[in-house]
Amino acid sequence: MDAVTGRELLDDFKWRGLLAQSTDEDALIASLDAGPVSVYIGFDPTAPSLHIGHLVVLLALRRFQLAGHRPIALVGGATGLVGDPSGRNSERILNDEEVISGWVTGIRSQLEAFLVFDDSANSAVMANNLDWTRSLTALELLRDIGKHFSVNQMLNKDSVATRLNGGGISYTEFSYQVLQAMDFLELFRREGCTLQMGGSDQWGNITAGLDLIRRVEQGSAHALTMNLLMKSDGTKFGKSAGGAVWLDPKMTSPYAFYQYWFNCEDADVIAYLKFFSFANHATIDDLAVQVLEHPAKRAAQRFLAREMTTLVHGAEECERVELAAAALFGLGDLSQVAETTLAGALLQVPRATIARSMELPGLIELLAATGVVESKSAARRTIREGGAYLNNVKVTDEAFVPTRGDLLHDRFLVLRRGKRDIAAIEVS
RNA sequence: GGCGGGUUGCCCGAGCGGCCAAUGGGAGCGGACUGUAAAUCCGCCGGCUUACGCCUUCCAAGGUUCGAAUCCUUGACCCGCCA
Repeated sequence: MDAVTGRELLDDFKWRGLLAQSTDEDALIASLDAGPVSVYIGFDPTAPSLHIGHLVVLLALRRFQLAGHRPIALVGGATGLVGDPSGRNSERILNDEEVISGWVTGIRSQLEAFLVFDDSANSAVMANNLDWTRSLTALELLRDIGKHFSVNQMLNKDSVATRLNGGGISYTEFSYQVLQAMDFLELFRREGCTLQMGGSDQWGNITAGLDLIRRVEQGSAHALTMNLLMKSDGTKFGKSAGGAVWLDPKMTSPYAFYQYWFNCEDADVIAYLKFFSFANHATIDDLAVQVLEHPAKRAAQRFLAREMTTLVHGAEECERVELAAAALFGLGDLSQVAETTLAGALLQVPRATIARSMELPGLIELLAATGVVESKSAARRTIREGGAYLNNVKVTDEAFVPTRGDLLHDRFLVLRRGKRDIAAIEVS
């Protein structure tokens, strides 16, 4: 582990396509080789959970820890209240303080799962920038910090410049870079942190911190940014039909999470593996060959889905989800699937329950009840288009009503919309 | 502060007072072809007890009219020019 040199670490980042920009590379490598570097990345609470878009930089923190460095995960309890203008062309809507502090708690525990906290020299550290901004007065901010910032430079930052040419920017968001620069300075002082990483849109905010450290402490620190992942067709990564793919199992089920990765296109899967996987170069190169030679086997997709699901949800959950997929997609005839297997599989997909005492409703009702379609109109449409299945058998009659005889093991109905959207009805 | 322009469905964007649930593009969804892939072709794309029927939509609230996304008034927000 300690055998990983700064050069090797950066070369790996380059090979993976992660490295976007860094401050002087030789100096950065020299500092990495001089001993464990304390490196930080900030995560603002903009939602109740992190999503897979956050994973790239979060895993970078983990890569640094594996290489012997000391990761600091910072939750933006303060910056989240203000709103980062980077990468946005319109002002954010401010959320209530209580809401944000709830998000901070959730995100904090998510971050902890990816890093190692122990007694070692490179144990991870959690920080919250609210700790050093809460008691800061406006006058202190203006006199002690603000004096070191040139508005001319602030206006030149990409995040601000684009907004000045477009939808405008509030003083609140304009000040964001000051807060983030303060964070870097604060961590430099408290934790000896000399490296900040982030997505490529964070370059301006990070360098603002470098300047501040130089001016106030005459210190030197480094910046490293990572590429934002794009799909091969140029669309944004990480969105599925239901919106973002979340790490919180209550927001994106482990089953859906696995399926997201598993369904990734051939043209993207190797880039994803490089971005997200901890597999070594030889393994990934080998998977690339397999995609070319036996694309239908989806070896790379399966590898990726398995690694990501295990990482985020654990090995046991991953296995359950894989068994579910095998049961639901494997055999044409669902009645051949054993009851316990089927019951376990259906636990993973969206489902609705109806009382045994009730008459079975029509297929339209059932589809809508599980949420695989948004409305009864949509359910009708799906049936009309030939995209509705009951127990893997296509149903084309809009008025179709299942009977008791359709129940698998006397309790389940497996509904499907299109090729891969599966849901379940349980009679109990 | 003054003058002018704007606010349309997930996004961009058209829209003559009736023929507007609203052109077009993108995204999304279904089908065919495949491999739970891509590309391509076809179809769908507000809701409802599927109804050439009804209901809720075109920033908000009022108004004019037999009838308004389209006209008027007020308000909110955005953009531009001038001070």
